[in-house]
Formats: sequence, structure tokens, C-alpha cells
Amino acid sequence: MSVVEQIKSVAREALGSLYPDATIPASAVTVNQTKPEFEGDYTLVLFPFLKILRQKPDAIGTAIGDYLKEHTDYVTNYSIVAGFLNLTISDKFWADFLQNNFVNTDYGTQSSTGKNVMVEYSSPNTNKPLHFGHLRNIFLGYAMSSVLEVTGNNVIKSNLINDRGIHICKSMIAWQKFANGATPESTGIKGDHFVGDYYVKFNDAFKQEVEDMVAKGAEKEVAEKEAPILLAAQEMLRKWEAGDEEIVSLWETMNGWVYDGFDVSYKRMGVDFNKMYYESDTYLLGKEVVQEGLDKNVFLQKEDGSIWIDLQDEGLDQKILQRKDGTSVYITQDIGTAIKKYEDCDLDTSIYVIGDEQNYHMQVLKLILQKLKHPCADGIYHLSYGMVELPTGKMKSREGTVVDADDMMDEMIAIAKQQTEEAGKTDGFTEEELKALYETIGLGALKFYLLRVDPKKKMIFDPKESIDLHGFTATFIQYAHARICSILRKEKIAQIPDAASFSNFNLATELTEAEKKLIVSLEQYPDVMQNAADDYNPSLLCNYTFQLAQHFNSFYDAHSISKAENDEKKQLRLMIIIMTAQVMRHAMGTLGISLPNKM
RNA sequence: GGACCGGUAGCUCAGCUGGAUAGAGCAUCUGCCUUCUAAGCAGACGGUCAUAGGUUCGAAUCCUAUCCGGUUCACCA
Repeated sequence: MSVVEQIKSVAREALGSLYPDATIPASAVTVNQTKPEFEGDYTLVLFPFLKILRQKPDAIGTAIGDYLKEHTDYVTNYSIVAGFLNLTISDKFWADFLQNNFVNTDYGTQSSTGKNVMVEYSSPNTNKPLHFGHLRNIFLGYAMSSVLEVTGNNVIKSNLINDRGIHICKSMIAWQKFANGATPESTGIKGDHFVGDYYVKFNDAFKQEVEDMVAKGAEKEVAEKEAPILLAAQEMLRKWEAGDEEIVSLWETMNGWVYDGFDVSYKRMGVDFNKMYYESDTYLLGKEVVQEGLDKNVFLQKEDGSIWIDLQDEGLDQKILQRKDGTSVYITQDIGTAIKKYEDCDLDTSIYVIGDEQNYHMQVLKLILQKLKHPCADGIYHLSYGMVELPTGKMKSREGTVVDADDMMDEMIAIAKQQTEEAGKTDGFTEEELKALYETIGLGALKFYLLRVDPKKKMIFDPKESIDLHGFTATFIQYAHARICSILRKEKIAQIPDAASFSNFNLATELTEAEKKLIVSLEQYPDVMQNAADDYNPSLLCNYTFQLAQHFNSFYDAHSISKAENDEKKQLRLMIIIMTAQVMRHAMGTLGISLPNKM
């Protein structure tokens, strides 16, 4: 249990014992970190008690302060300033905490909750390569999965691939018409980009056909519906659904090219999946459920045979679930897939990492399943995130304004290389090591940039301004980590040494401000991790780790480690930096960001 | 029009389960490398927390209204 929780708990106990007649709600006990301008480490706010107890703050504060001093071995002193009870925690407590945890590589990892949690993320279309917006989804999904795993859940990472539909047929038609049998192998183009190029070619051809038809006197609206290439794509989709062998075979081939390309990108991003779902397998699911719902009168059928759900009681509209011709719509297959996931993996929670433009859709999905009283309903959580936009507005693949994900990764690695060379920090590395280092720095910066903002906020990325490697960045944290490793190398100490090597440590002198700040921050880490899980917000880990690195840099500047004043200080500081580096690796590793030992 | 989300320093963002004088980074300016990595540190400058009411001992935080921006409300996926 963290110090804050311990203080709260003893404070509640104190109130109960000192004022047995009064009932004070647990929520009234708030403990904050003491503001730097006052003496103390943590502060108990006394105002909430005044009215209930009808006493002055000084009287209550003194009583609680004395109780805490007497009943704990870590509260050594207190002072009351204008209704705030400032508590001083003993240096010995902090030193003991450090000694008990500094080699614990599981520090921050919580014990098992026994819960099965699925996180669905990435979920691409197979007609074009991934772009910058997908990166936010992918990094967020991966980070969230790890956070949930670290906080004790059994996590299944899943990817629902949108491998069917008119958009794929568009790429297929264009390939038939324009490719002359070209393949990714024959052209040397990465598979997803190769197929994406034909999607663009389709749109170019479509535009041209519409123009020609309009020039010959057709209405624009009519032309947009009747352009031959579009009709061909629609015909192809019908054939695909009918199981036409030639079409299905082409579809398999082209999807295969795309998957090969995605695999390369996913690998480079450092993300993976435990379970793949394909829409071509799942798009017919849900129909049975619709029938069941109809039988149970949860849904209603209109005269034309279409099936609907009425959500007007929930403040929403009526929503269609099945067309009059009996075919399923988007939400129908999602109902089916949600149930399938639940049954496949015995899920307690099912998280969908999907952009916020689908908030309404996800709300409807959950409501429908709740109305059906399906056990999977309550576990559904939409991890909604804001779009990544360009200064000119949204990215649109058809208008060619997308920032490609692969290009972006190349770009970041190139920046890392350039800045490392400019700073003259390439000495003592082999070519191989440098290459790995640039990847670590470049991809780390990219991931951090996308993860450091609250997911629900939309973000604007200006491709003209490269992602900074100074300030609130992964690079800052990586640099602090490399500095620690450098000290440990010189001292010939392992990153995680034998705990026994400091067993004769004994705190005799006071902790300095810089030392204490770091230890206090380290103590808070498990709470931060838990908050990130509870709030579904990995950005909390970015903020925390950045602050930890800031504290380390100040500490580094203020104190010498290898030439500390005496042996006691040296041991103390070594333990501090060992644990700091350990927590940094743990936190950033959870987000999928690795920290170099040297940079 | 209804629903949902956002509006905090010139820019990008923390803080939002109410607590002390609203914090970081970038940008601008001033210092600091014969001592463990200056991708760093110390400091300066910069705020009607969109606006107006309300609740409270106390409001950036909660409530109401308004303004601005975004998303969404398809027999598309």
C-alpha cells in the first residue's frame, strides 16, 4: 500500500477513535503532496471535518497529528497551517523503502486480478497502407494492453481486419485493368503500398470517367453512380459474395500482399496480436442474434421486413439491424463479433480502440447488447481517441494528404541520426549499434509524441515541423537513462545488482532535497500505473516518467554519485539511480518505448 | 436541431473524484561544460483558466445559461 493510502487509512482510524460520535465519510479524508513552500511531505486537509466536529482546525489537526505520530513509525512531525495538516515523513522510512525495492524488477507490476481482457486495436482496411492516424491507434492499443497486463489482467490483443467490401474491390479492379500482372515482388514495392497505389489509380480513373461523362452531357450525380469502373467494382463485390472462384482467388492474393506489408510495419512498430479476426469471417455473424432479439420482442420488424431497434427511451433514434432483403448491416456484424469474442475468450472486459467519430456507433452497440441482456454487454468499453489532423484539416487518402506511417517512421529515424551526428555522439559505437540506436530514439520519440496527450483529445501534427527531441519527449527520458547507465558502468555495477551488495547500508545523515524528491516519486509509481489502467489513459505514464527524469537531471546536477561525500551517500545515491533507471525502463517498456544504455 | 467531446501562457499540453500563490515543454532572453554524457542544469519573461451567473469556508475543477471549435445522428463500413 502506498504512503498516501496508509496515511489516509490511519487518519480515518484516528478520526474514529478521537471522535467516536461523529460520522465522517471516507471521501472527506483527502491527502495531497505538500506544496514546496511549506514544510512537510504530505498534507491532510482539515476543512471537511470542521463542520461535522464543530471544532477549530488547530484542535483537530493537533489531535490527528499526535495520533499519527504515535500510531505510525513514519510520521515524525507535523505542523498546521491555515487548515492544512502538513505531515513530515521520516527519512528512515524513505531509505527503508528504497532498500527494499531498488532491485525489484517487478516494482509497479500488480498481482493477478484473474480477469480476461481483450483489447482490439489497429483494425485496418486492406486496400491501403497505414497512415499517421493509425499510428495513434496502434500505439495507444499496444500501450493500453501492456498497462492492463502489468496491472494484473490476462490480456488478449486482437485485430479485426476489414478485409472485404467495395473498397477492396476498387483496388482489385484497378489492378486488373492497369497492372499488367505486376506484383510487389516484380516491382519491389511493399505490398500494402502496392495495393494502395491501385486504390489511388481507381479513384483517378473514376474521376476521369465522371468528367468524360459530364462532358458528354450527363448529370454529375448520375455519372458518379454509373461510371463504368464503379459498376465493375460493384459487380465484383457481388461475385465475391457469391463465391466466384477467380475473384476470391484474386482477393486472397491481394490481401496477402497487404498482410505481408502490414507485418513488416507492425514488427517495426514493436506491436503484436494474439488473435486475428477477419470481417470476411464475421460479417454474417449476428443474424441469428437479430432473430432471437426479434423473437424476444427486443427488436421490431417493419412492414417491408426490415428489422429495427427502438432506442428512443435512451434519447437516441431507431436503428436498423437488418435490411428488408435480409442482409446484415455494419452494426449487425459487430453484435455478432462482440458475442464471438466473449465466447472465444471468456471475457470480463472487451476494449475497442476506435476513433471518436464512432462514439455513437459504439454507444448503440453496447445498448443493443444490454437490451438483449447478453453477458458480454457490460464489459464493453470504447477507448475513444481524437483524430490526428494536419494544420490544413483532416487527412484524406483520396486527396493524397495523408502522412504515411512507414514514411513517418523513416523520417523520425533519419532525424535521430542527424541529431546524433550533429551532437558528435557517435564515438564508440559500431555501425550496427548506431543503426539500432537511431531506431530506438526515432521510434521512441514518435511513440511518446502520440501517447503523451490525453487520448480523447484530438491532436494536430504539422509535418513541416519535425518531432522535437528536446523537452517533453522520449529522448529526454532516454538520455537520463543513458546517463545512469554510464555511471553504473564506471562504477562496475550491474543495472540490477545483487541486493546484498548494499545490505550494510545505514542512513545516518539527512536526505537532501534532490535525493528525497526522487525517492518520493519512485514510491508513487505503482499508483500511477494503476491510475493509467483505471482511467484507460497511458499518457499518465508519460507525464510521470518525464517528471521522474526531470528530478533525476536536477539530482545529477546537484550531487556527485561516484565522488559522493562519503560511502553512505554513495551507496544511497547508487540505490536511487538503480531504482530510477529500473522504474523508467518499466514505465517506458510498458508503453513500448525502449531506453538505450548509451547515447 | 438533438447527443457527445473540447476551449488553461505566443504555440503544444498537464492539472478536472473541489483545497494553499494555476504547472511543464517549445519559443524568446541571462547564466553554467579542466569534476559521473550540456539531447542537460539554474533563472527570467509570459495567464480576464472562453463568457456570465450559481453552490461552497474555498471553484480551472461541481451546476445552469451563453459563445466558439469538432464529431455524430445512412437500408456506407
